[in-house]
Amino acid sequence: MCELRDVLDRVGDKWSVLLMAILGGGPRRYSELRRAIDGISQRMLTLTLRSLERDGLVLRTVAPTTPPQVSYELTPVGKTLSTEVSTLIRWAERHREYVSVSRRIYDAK
Amino acid sequence: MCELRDVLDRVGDKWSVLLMAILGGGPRRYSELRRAIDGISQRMLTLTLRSLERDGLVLRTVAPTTPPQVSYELTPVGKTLSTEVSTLIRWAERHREYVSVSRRIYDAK
DNA sequence: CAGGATCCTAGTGGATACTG
DNA sequence: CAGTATCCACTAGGATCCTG
Repeated sequence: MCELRDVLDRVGDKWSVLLMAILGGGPRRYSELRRAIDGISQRMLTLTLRSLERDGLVLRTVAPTTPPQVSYELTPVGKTLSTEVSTLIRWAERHREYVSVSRRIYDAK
Repeated sequence: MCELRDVLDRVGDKWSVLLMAILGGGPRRYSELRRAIDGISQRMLTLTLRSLERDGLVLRTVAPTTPPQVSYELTPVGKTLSTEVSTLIRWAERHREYVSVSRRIYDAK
């Protein structure tokens, strides 16, 4: 049951899904990710990438140059999770109106 | 973009998914839910149910008896979210071994 | 460039006690 | 039975500064 918690936590955390969505477009470097994601702190970018890497969802590659060039990309398994999540995103799009109306009704009391 | 955050937060919070999974089996009363979910506090059970109700995912019905009987059930839209999430659960089952092996490898350094 | 190290705050959620 | 109210601990995450 706890591997389920892991996955749900991953989907629910603030940056993982967004990060995987961007990496779905192909490999990106650290600084590219930082620029692409408005509002993320260096700390959280690094932490989230490390966590994704640890779970085998993202691959980190260091080019031995100076200065170093580090690029990140989804692993095959990372891609499958990314597509699973995208069905959830479509659900959100289809039902956002319903949810917001429900809330207005609920809050009106 | 923010209705997406709402959905992801919902999936990522500690009790919503578990609660919806149980309600997927049909209407349940407050005390039934409390017993069914090991470890949930009254506070979080109430808060989570209110939040699901507010979003139109769960319907709350009060029978005017003494003592009151309150039952909860998934709305039609709540059911659709529940099935979407179940695909995520299947992903977790299929890849839990991969993830745990990845972690062991990562942690070994 | 790609981070690591610290400090600090806001929000999440548990424990407990009380109520119509 | 089905909650509400309060207090408290823990953690996620932002800001800032430093480094190979």
